[in-house]
Amino acid sequence: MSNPSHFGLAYPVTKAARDDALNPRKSPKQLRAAATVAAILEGAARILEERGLEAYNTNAVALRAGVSVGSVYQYFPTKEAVTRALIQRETGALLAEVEACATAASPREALEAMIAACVAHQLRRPVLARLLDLEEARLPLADDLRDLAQSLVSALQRNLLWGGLDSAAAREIAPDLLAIVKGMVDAAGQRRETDAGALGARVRRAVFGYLPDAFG
Amino acid sequence: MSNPSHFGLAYPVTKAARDDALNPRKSPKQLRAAATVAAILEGAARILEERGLEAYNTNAVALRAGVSVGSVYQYFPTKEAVTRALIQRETGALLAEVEACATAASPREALEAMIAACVAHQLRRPVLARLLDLEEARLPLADDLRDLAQSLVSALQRNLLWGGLDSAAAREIAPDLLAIVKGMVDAAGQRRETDAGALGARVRRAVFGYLPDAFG
Amino acid sequence: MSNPSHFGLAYPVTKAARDDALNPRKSPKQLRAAATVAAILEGAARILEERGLEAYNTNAVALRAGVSVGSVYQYFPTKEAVTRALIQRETGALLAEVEACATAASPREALEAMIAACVAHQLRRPVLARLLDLEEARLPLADDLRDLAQSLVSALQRNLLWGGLDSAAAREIAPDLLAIVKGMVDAAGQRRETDAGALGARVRRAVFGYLPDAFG
Amino acid sequence: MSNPSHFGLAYPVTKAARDDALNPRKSPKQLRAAATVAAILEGAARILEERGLEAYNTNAVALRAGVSVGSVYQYFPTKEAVTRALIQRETGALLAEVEACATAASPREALEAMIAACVAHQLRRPVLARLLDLEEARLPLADDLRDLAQSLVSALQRNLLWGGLDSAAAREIAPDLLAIVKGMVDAAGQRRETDAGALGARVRRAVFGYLPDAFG
DNA sequence: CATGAATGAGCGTTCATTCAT
DNA sequence: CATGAATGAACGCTCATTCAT
Repeated sequence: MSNPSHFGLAYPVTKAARDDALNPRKSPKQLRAAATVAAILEGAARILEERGLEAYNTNAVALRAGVSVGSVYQYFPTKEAVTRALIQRETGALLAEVEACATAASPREALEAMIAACVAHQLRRPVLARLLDLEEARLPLADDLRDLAQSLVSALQRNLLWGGLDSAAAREIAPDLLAIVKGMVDAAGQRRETDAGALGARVRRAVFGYLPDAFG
Repeated sequence: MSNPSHFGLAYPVTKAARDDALNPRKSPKQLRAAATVAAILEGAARILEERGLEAYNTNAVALRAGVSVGSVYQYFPTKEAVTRALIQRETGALLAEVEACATAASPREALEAMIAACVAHQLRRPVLARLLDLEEARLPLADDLRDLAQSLVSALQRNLLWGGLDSAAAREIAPDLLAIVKGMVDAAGQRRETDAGALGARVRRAVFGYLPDAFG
Repeated sequence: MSNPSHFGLAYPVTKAARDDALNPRKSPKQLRAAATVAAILEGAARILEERGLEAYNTNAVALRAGVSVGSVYQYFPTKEAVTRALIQRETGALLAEVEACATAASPREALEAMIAACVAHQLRRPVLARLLDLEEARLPLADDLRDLAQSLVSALQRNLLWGGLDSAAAREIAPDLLAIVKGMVDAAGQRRETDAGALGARVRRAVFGYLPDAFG
Repeated sequence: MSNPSHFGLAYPVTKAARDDALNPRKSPKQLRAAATVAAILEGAARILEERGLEAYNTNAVALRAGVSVGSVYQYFPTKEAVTRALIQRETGALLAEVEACATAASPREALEAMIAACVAHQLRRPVLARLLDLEEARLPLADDLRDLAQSLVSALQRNLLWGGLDSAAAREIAPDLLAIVKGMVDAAGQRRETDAGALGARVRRAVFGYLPDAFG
């Protein structure tokens, strides 16, 4: 997998921790740390879902996560870092699904699968997805998030090349596709749509309508 | 024009002020008040553009506007009200332009003009437009903002009916069109695009690609 | 009358105004000024009665009085001055009634009449009387209020002397009597008592119980 | 003692803290929290005594208490809550002393002891006692304060019954006695009296003068 | 490492007072 | 003089962050 960071610590805290990727066998300490990190992120997610951005503060997150504020700052240098890690957890999962679509039988099917993945991702935890999109747009774009967004664009771009578009066209079109999909699914989430099939059909129409007829 | 409220005071302050619509001749007092309100809104806009959401607080806004905090609260009950009034000023202007497009020669030309208006609006003050979109999405949607957004959708919807779509299709498609346009122009603004022609062409492609071939 | 100040301006503003006491024939200007002062004081009284100390601010007072804030500051240098003038208006009226009791047939009857006047005064506008007592206790004791309170004590003291007490005893007892009466009627007002007869009887019992048997 | 709450935390902060009454042995954490609460209340008391109601604000209280504003709000939800807790601390102490008087040899001696306790309490910190009385009268009477005041009245009432008064008379007279005592000692405090013996004698005269001869 | 009490800069808001019209 | 818009010091309160235990 290309981005496993959301399985471990968001930030290297000890030398041992940095070996996570190389040494998947974790000591009890590391396991506990990973569990705490996971609890914090899920606590943050729950606060956002249940009480919104207004109630999203480190004390509330810690309380919801069942840890102390101090522990939050043990694993994350700032509140923003928590938010970024949560975005990474969520978008990372989506990215994995999208990248898995590259194994489809045809470029068109691959693109359809990618759209389905995006729609499904948005409808799984719609409030969380929407608020994280807002936070992502609001945050000073750090490298990690830029990389993540770029990875999604790249996945789309590779698929466009596979479908026959030339490199310049793919580079131009891929970000637009992402913008179209994000715009539509966020708006649908805000309208509390729940029918993934109908939404997916409309997004497919928008995406394939935008692509040159030559695609696929 | 259907929504002239952004030309007057955001909140009725004196009995006389409520006569704005009937009596466009303003007394010196009203002029002064309107000037203060305008200064506050422009101060808010400048803070957002120059220093971002992080620095967007009432004292900074007042300072930038050349008035005192007290004056801000003379015309707006809360900081949020300032933000909402600014969104209304901006979106109201856009709405006026979009509605003016209905006089075009054909449905297709009207829609193209609407897209051009949206693109132009976004590129005029890209940072402000983007941050206000964020705030609009974040704010508890009061009636005024919901109405404004709905007016934009309605303008699109009327155009779709004119273009031959049936009522159910127009109702379904109009919000999607807005989501597509917003998604694309916001993303373009974030990427600091400045070429309105190129962006407009891509948005037109997305919009007309999404519409049924029967349109126009 | 010993303290007519509450009929004119609380503070001398013009030379002409200072002649009020000597020249009761007022010019139209002076009449208007006196009417404004009266309106402000009654506005203050109404705010206190209807909305309490929490809502007692100069803007609210001006609004309730039907004048502008500027006018309030034309006649009173500070908000505190308004409060003091209102206390004077109320306590001055009471003082006049109390002093009028000195003409009773006997010291005992005079004292009973004084008590009745205090009770009636408290029950006339109980909320106002209570809040003004609070403000009087809270305010830095300026000369005017100290004089007013002292006048009440003096009236009591004269009555005690008339009743046969020696000068030292009268000086000691008079303030205590006022404290007893104030304490009882304020507490009764707070309990929303409205029966002047019952309250008067209890206050009489307390006062005459405190006085030496030799009195009267 | 019927109301020991002023010995612990004003507001339950941790589950453990609620066990105070059952488990007087305090953990270091509880000790620290209790010390902070005590420091805040004493800081509030000192500000009131030294600089008056005008300077009584949360930042000043925190500074005087040697803690930060944040700590004030860790233990008290609002400034008013601080005031109420301070009133409880002071009146609670007085209530304890008054209730202890019930063990006197006779009803008359008990009542004399109660009066002595009130006088001593007022003269111990006269400025504080007076300002808290003002605040108590000004505050929207929450349950806690009403209960406290009622407890004082009840203690008096029980003593009146013991002295032979019937239940109706005791119910009527007890609040009056409290009003008389409060009125006299507050006024004495304001006049900066310091002689507890003389003041006590006068209060006793007022109280026993008010009581029916049958008492005791 | 975990805890959670403590910190304090900073924000939204009020309101007594001023002053241009 | 009346008006009421404008002022700005000051307050109550929050919450990201630190640190003693």
